[in-house]
Amino acid sequence: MEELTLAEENYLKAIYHLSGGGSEHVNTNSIADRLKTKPASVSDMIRKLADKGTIDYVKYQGVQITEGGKSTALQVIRKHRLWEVFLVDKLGFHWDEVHEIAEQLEHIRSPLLISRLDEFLGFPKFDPHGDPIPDEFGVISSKPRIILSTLPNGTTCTLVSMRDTGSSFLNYLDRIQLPIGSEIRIQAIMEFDNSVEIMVNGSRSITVSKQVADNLLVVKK
Amino acid sequence: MEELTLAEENYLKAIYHLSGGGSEHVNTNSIADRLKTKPASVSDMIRKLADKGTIDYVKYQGVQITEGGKSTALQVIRKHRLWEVFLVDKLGFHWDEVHEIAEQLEHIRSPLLISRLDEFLGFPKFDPHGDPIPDEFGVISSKPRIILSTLPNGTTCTLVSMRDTGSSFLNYLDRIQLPIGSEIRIQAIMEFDNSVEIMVNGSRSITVSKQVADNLLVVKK
DNA sequence: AATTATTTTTAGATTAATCTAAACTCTATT
DNA sequence: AATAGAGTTTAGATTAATCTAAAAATAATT
Repeated sequence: MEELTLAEENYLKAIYHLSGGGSEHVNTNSIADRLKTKPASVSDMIRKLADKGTIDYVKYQGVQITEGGKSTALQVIRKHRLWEVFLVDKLGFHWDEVHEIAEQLEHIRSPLLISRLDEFLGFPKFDPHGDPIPDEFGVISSKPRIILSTLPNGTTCTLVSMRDTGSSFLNYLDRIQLPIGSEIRIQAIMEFDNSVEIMVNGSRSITVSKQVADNLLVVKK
Repeated sequence: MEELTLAEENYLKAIYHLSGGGSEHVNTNSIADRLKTKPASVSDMIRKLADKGTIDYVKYQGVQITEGGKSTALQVIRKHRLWEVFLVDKLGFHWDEVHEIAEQLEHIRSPLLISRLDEFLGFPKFDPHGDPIPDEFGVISSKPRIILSTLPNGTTCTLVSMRDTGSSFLNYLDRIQLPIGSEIRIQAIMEFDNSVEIMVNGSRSITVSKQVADNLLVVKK
């Protein structure tokens, strides 16, 4: 696998995400949309990536990422997410202000740097948005953590962590008796304010605001 | 000051260093040597940098960095040195393996990131090589720390820190009674093994090996 | 001072990444 | 099945950064 340019890495990452982890075919326009470039530019780049063996490409048929391409994409994603953890846990950024900076940091080339960073951060398994961090071989072991407010009515899940870990929010969770590990079933989503009615551990029904649901990270059952 | 490209930042940094902090004129060939490019490429880039007002340029006369250019160069140098401190102090790299990585990290754009990093590192004044870190305005307040073995015979200086802070080296310094703050005058440099004979606090003469002198950081009197 | 040698610049190409405009292919609809 | 519309690719340019080879200017040496 030859060295890829920064732009090539970004294309591969986009294709990986758009294809749902590499399984589906991706069309030219969707790549252009995501990368805010024009379809003509995508066609050019697609040919280059196909020449390097990172994607399979048949004209007018869309592209599919190869095993090699997937591996490269996952390494970039791994770096992105580790840097996000660094920015939030060590430098005190909020989780919604780190994406742009991580987009730059993800292209730094040094395998040793990344393994040391991983160790320094305590080998985290999720980034601050709840997305899983691939290991050095590109393996994603854990189920993704999802924000409660993004799930549809009827879903059953388990509370695994919070995005805002400020004491006022933790106090609130304590008060409503919603600790980590609680089983949550979404019973209703109110239309007028998006507050959520949940069944906790199958025994007690409570309602939390949209703002609270935005801060709860859960794993689907 | 418009946004500069990565290559432009590297040229400015090279010109800053070659000119001894911006004071002297710099010629085309020396820039080419330093950046491992050809003089023709340097001529092209010089015109671009002059157009942007970061350097003053008269054909065949060499270039001189402007105040604006100097400010940009110092910001890049600040980032480079802060990242070096991070790599050594936080990730456990040795001071002689961080340059290449810092060359990449110095181009990350985010003023907030740098001020947070500075704070996280405890507002360090020197990088792991002993070079001073400019502040956010580009001001270098402190005299540079220099490796003892690079100074000529006859120099008087003060010991301010070490590069290798392993316990075996600190034990050695303890044993020969050479604490931080000692005044050192170089009395002789042995030709056959580069060991150094020094006068400590004007009262006691001892000899240290080249290996030891390589690890002592001093400030000139 | 004239000529040689060195340094620097220009001219003309190349690679990477992008664009607009035009041509082409596929799909969906009549 | 023909065709209109959407999606995709090619053709031809542009910008940034680099190169080689040749020309021009400065510096050094006889």
